[in-house]
Amino acid sequence: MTGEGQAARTIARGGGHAVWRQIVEHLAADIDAGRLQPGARLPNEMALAETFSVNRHTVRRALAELAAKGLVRASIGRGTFVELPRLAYPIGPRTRFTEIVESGGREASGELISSDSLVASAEVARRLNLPEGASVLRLVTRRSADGVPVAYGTSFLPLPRFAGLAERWAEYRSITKAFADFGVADYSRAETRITAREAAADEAAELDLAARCIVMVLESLNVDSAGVPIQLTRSLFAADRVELVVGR
Amino acid sequence: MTGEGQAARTIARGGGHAVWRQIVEHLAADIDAGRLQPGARLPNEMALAETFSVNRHTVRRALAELAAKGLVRASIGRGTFVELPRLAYPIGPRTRFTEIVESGGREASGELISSDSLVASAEVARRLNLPEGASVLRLVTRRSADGVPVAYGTSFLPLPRFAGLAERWAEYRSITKAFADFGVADYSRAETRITAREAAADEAAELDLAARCIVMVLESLNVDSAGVPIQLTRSLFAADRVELVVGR
DNA sequence: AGGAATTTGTGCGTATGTATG
DNA sequence: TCATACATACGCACAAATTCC
Repeated sequence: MTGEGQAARTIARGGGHAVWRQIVEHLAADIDAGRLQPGARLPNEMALAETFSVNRHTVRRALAELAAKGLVRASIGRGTFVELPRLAYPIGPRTRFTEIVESGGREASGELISSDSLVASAEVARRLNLPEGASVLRLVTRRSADGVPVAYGTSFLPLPRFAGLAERWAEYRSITKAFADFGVADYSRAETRITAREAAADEAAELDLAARCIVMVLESLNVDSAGVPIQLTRSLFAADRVELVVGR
Repeated sequence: MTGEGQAARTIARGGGHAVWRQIVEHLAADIDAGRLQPGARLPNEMALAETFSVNRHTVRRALAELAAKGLVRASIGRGTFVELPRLAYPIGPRTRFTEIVESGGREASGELISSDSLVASAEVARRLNLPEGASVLRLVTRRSADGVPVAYGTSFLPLPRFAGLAERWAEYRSITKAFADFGVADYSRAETRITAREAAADEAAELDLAARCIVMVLESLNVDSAGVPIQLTRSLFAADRVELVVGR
């Protein structure tokens, strides 16, 4: 709740409060108060610069911050827009993406962005309980609910065992079904490690997010019914779209 | 887990690949390969600018990206440093802070910052399965490992049942022992909901963090052996100090 | 104790590239 | 084809926090 109309666009300089931060607060207040509606286009950067009597770069720094907070999103040649979304996503020890999403009445979809094989790094080999120098299959995938990207992840799988899995994945659009073709009737998540950080620019793009939004990073290890590691995955979830639920 | 990637050692200009992105890849590869060890100081921005033959702003753009990825951290007047590994913090049905930390060879400590009683909000009452308008005990606590704040949290407990628990907590320095005095020989975590966001100024202060750090927010519900909800807790974990581990 | 040096943070001015409509 | 608007990059200057001497 800042002031009235246009007048209160004054910036206090040299007061220990960075100019760009003050601009962030102004615009965030406008969004919060509904003066800038979800989906609305902000004035362009030059106009904002004039409004606040600052350089365009200073406006850009403020807009980058708002994007990081998930409040706005910039699009080249079009403008900068107020974000709207909000999407909930549960996760558990026996997570099946498709089941979870569809049980929530949403339409689950997944894309295989890329796949290749490579020699496992020391870290990957250790987690998958493979000898140093073993080959692994790498899958880069994106999963969406109702067309909105939810998770963007990279998986590593032991290679002699799962050669050709990428094609099955692409065909079935389900890792569970693809696993079945390789004799994995069931699998479970042995461990998940969770951290959070700002999304890097490329990651944000894959998740169709504003740059520098906060993402939760999940590193999970799937094991087959015999307890043998079969898949190590690092997935990114947009923190302002997803709430993880553990247990129950 | 990042990889095997071999970043180009030279900066290609005008090739559709932004210069600052190439610098990101170069430095990330150095960190991944161990040429830059955890805790090591990077060359200062001017030196990096000369190394890559770019402007200091371009280096800064790359460093901001690396900071977003959690690989480095900048500090005014000191330099930019490779981030240290995080403390693994298991989240499970039987999470016990003291046990977790001490099993990791660290010294666990906890402080009761404040306690009071109040009428439960609708949300709190619902989660604790209490009638509207019920009284609850509120505890604000901070837990540390080796003197470094790890978690800062607020708990709500049903009040007729746990009146006086705050004093026991302060005496025993252990919620587990305090519960025992109220006939709760055992309890478990029924559910944990995890999100992440930027820390507010006061929260950052309590966690001894720089402002604007990212925190993971855990809302967990503890139940006694009969399955009755006894404690609803919202805890903040510094995302760059802690890695939550689910399962196993 | 205190000032100088070091290093990151902020801000301005300018120029050019690229995507959109 | 053209104007618009964001993206990248360079150069300069000063502020703020820390460390060094």
